[in-house]
Amino acid sequence: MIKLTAQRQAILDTINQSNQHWDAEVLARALSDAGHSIGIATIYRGLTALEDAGLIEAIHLGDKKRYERSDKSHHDHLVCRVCGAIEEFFDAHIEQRQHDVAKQYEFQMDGHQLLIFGTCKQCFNRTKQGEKA
Amino acid sequence: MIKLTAQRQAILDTINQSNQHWDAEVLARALSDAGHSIGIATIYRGLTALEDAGLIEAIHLGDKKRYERSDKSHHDHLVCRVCGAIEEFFDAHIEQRQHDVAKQYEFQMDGHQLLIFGTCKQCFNRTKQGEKA
DNA sequence: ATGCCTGCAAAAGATTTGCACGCCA
DNA sequence: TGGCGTGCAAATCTTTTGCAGGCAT
Repeated sequence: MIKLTAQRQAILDTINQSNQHWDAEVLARALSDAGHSIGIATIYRGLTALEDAGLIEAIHLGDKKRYERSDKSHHDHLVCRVCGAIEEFFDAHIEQRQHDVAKQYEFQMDGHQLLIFGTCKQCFNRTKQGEKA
Repeated sequence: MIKLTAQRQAILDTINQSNQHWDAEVLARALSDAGHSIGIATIYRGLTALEDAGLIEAIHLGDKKRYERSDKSHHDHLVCRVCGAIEEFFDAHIEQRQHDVAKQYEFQMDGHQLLIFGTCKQCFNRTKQGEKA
């Protein structure tokens, strides 16, 4: 159904060729740097279209929406409050229990989002060094 | 530390006397209806102050921030995509596994947010009726 | 007097929309 | 020719900030 125009292809390629979690702004800059100057509105519309088509995935993180490849298996996210890094994880127990909970509440679950906030290993170590100094 | 002015008291009372998940806009309207016309900026600043003081809790739901009472035990949320209703649940297994995951990734966890999306019982039943008709 | 709180209006950041134009079936 | 996609600018929505008082200590 979706029409993969040059702009949308560029957006999709950029996202697919990385493991990053892109927001519209950063993506626009990256595309521009790569020689594709795409209007920001087109990027927003393209991201929405690609998401609807299931070609990319979105997570709503705090104030902005981020997009990532959809050709990975399902996972959730560890978000570092210090550097903003996002690590991915998957836990079958948690997935299972979510379905159990939904069933218990007679809730037709169709998705979920689990964010674990904290400090990543790198930032934690850096901070410890800072305290020692 | 926090100064509980008349405005902040009104905000806090409104939240404490309900089980709702308030956003700034709705809260402003409710306060206005109750005879407290509080500037929107004051509401935002008050909510932030109350949250920092631990008197209320915040969840970032999609595009806006919602606040709820903090004198309840920890829980996560089931969010109905149809009517927007928010149900609460708690699952010790999920909580435990989150800590396990964090440890495994050497991640200093300091919080989390789990949202389960779908259709609540009421909306599901309503839809089924609609389909039958 | 000093500092924190308020209200208004303006600013900010993210996202959406109106509109005219262009492309391709 | 008609419909969809694009780009620009303007509009929108949520939240923050600057600034001039005000209240309480």
